[in-house]
Amino acid sequence: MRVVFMGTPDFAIPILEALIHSGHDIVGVVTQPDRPVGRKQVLTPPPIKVLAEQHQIPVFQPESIRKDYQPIIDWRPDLIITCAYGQIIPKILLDLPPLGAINVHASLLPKYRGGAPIQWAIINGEKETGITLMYMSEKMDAGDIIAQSKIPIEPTDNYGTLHDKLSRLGAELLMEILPQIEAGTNDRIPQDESLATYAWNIKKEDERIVWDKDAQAVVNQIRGLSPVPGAYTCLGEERFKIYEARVMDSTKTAVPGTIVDMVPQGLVVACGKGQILIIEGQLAGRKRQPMENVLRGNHPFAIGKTFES
RNA sequence: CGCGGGGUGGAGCAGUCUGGUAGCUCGUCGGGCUCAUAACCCGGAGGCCGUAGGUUCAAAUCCUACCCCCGCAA
Repeated sequence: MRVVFMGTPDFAIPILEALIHSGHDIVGVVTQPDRPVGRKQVLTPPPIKVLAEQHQIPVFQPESIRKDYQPIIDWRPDLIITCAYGQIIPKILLDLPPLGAINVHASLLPKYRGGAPIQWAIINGEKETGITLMYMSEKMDAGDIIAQSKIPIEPTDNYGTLHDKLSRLGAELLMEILPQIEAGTNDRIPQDESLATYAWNIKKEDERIVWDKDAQAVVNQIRGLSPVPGAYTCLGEERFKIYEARVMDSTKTAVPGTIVDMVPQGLVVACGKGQILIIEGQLAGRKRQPMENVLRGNHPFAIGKTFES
């Protein structure tokens, strides 16, 4: 079967790898253009481009897929598979392959449509999430569902660990269902629009810790943004990123955001309800490290000081 | 040339402005105390102070260039 794969970041890597090993004919890969990355703005190819080139698969990187898609038509795909591509795909491409255009999405649709489903599932304290294999429609993540696979969100999961688990799960589910799609025997179940929720990309304000929330919610926010981009808070002029924290049993009460105790492992901070113990953090200009280390050297923390929300 | 912080024994940091014996909290090694300990006490090892030049009687400290790390912005 002639397959065109469209994807961009690390998350899509296991899926493309599985496709390559499936023996299907990957006739082309579409990914975002190389972008300047980091402080030094080094022009960097997306991970999917690197993988495709390693396997001598043709790569197409249009600035705008809406306007620039002729190579895909020329590839004459039987099926288009996308995963975290990063651009809206025009209808002409969705209608192009005889077997359709399908997407691997990291949530249990219709919940968490959009670009940051993994982060928001953790931030919102969900107990489980999963992968949805679906046909694409013109509306974002609203197409008919082919198959789903669930996994629990463990208390120890953060964005990084769950990202990796879901990425592998996505590859597994696709491999399991692909034969049905090729044979035309797969399910096709419309989404219940009344249950749809949205997980938009993480914005700066989403990264700022809201200390008024209860302790578990604060921890969830930290987990959902770790290891990237990291939740942050401010102590006066100092910006402080928090990568790991856990709920702390304590009866102490204080204004949310107040440092109520400092122990060898880290800082105990009051929330709207309960306290958290900050285990790993990063002061501006320093490296990310365990709080045990942060507290050993010079630092601006002291019992009674209050982080701003 | 976007703005800013930083590179000091194995880890995290003072010291740099106002040049003059390498300091703190840990770790590590040895000894002591203890029923015992991640606790406490005593002692030791471990540094070309990011790199390369320059100024000076003397540079971690002042000057110049370069490398690397990090926060913000994009």
